[in-house]
Amino acid sequence: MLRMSTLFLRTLRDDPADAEVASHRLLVRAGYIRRIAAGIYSWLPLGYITYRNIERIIREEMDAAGFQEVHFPALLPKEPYESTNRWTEYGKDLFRLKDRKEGEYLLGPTHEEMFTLMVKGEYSSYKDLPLIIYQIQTKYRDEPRPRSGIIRGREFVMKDSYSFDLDDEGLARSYDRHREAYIKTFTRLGLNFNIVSAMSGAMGGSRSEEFLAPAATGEDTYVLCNACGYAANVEAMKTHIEPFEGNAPGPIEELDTPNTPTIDSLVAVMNEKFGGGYKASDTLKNVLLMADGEPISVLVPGDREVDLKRLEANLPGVKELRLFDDADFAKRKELVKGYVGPQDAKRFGLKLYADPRIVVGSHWITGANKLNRHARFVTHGRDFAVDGFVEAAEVRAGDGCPQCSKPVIIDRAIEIGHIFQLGRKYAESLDLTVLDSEGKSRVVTMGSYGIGVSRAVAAVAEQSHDELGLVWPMEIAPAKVHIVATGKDDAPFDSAERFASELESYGISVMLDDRREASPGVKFKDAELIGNPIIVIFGKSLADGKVELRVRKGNEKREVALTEILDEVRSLINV
RNA sequence: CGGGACGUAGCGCAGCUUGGUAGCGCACAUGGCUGGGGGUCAUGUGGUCGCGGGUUCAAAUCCCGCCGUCCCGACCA
Repeated sequence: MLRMSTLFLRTLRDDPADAEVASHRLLVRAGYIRRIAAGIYSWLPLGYITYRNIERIIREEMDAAGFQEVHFPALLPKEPYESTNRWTEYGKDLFRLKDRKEGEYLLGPTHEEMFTLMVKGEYSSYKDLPLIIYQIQTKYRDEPRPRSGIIRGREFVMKDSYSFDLDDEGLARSYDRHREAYIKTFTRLGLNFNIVSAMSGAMGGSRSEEFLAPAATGEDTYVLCNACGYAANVEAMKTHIEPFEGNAPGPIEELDTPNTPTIDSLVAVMNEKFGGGYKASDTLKNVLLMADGEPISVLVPGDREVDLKRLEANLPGVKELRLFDDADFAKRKELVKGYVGPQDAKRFGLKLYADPRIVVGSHWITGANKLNRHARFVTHGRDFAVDGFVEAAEVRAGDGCPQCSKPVIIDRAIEIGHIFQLGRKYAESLDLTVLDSEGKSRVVTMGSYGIGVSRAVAAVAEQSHDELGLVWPMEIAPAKVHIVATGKDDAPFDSAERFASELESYGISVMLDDRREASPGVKFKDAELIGNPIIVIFGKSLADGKVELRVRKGNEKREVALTEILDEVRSLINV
């Protein structure tokens, strides 16, 4: 039983100055966590109970799915990470340290290498596969900017599993098993979530989905179609394409457009010249970028910006992408800033990409590659050809859904899980092979599946709180029932004690506010801030044989006869 | 790494402009009143004013450097 009279807890009346988001503010105020350094937090008793409840649910679901738990050190030698090149690739995000003999070590940011090597050390036959193992482990990443309390920390707990299969079909099955297990897990955690298509990114691999918990304070932006259920990370969103309808225009017509280096000024000049009717979306924006040191040109409609993150995610193999700067323009005099058009890309030796909206047959107003000159009727397929289409333009709310063409919405969310098919990258670099049924050596294919355990505490808090405090789901709360005794007589305290013991005899967890000196107001405020789902008050109505029952979610309250309160509470909890 | 804000008691803040005894609220301790919404009165405890250097008779306050924290952006298996 958690007794408020002795519980190691001090609630705060004021929001901490360094907390912005609700979960951070409330977890600190209610005495669940305390900051130790940027992105590093301690768990106090209430927080640790809550954290362990979440961890327990995740573990139960992983075990139920047939996955096996292992545990690795957080302190790791650098050699395995050199084999996969991540000792260098991870750069400054890696916490590195040396032992007394100057040997180099790291604090594990993720454990692909360890899993792969562990399997390699034990297994060598296809008969041992499939295998799925997981860990729940503290991870360390020296994030450039930790933020939002425990949503993005430098030390955090993650559940991650890895699947090992002989072939793609096996990998697909392991992936689906995780998908199912994750749906069950997050449902039990009481989270609202969407499963969205994601980019597998630098890790390679074929299929990838994120589990996103919608929250205004989330860091991830995703697209959702309420009509057909399509959901995708902004980077992975596919453009809905309308084929070009209309007649082929006349030949390219060059125009004098003095002093019009921007889309806005170009539209104004066109409308002045031709008596109106031109919009920014009739113009073609030619964005020049440096991709790993190579100049490329990307075409987007004039009314849209290039989304660099989206573009980079959709240009496979490109590691560094940035816009042309003045120095780049100075080096390439033929590229006139503000007057670039795709017509001469070949001649300029530029790789030319187009957003999918720039369909073949469409014609545009664009730069003439001469200062103060633009051109119209510049037609894709006739006047220029692209090296490829690439998702480049920013996504906007109201854009067409790629599946059903209805307008999509854009929302923010916290990434709580990510599943993806890794493929053979790690198995190859660490030489994880098994013999197949014909005695031939085959590289194993892997999947990687993560859940942010400590982040899930914040995600639940983020989705489940009100102006008074936290509102925990039943399975997660520090205690299912929060009993408050008020008054100066012994009667309500004695009665509350008996009730608490009774509940415990049914296996119901209880927090009892048995503080004699605290005023009723303080106890009510604390109960609301702490957020246990059921509150029972032993106070002035006890004289009439009644107690007050409150349900924290919605703050509905009613009087219940003392003789009935046990049954009432048990039915609310289903015990 | 770019932009912005900040660092004074466990927490939230004032004091700094114009240099001179370090202050308020919460929390904490003791006592009284109160006892269904963070109540009240009284008396207290608690401070390397982020760190280092400089100016000065004298620095929380002015100057220089560093460190740390938060927010926006870049970044984020």
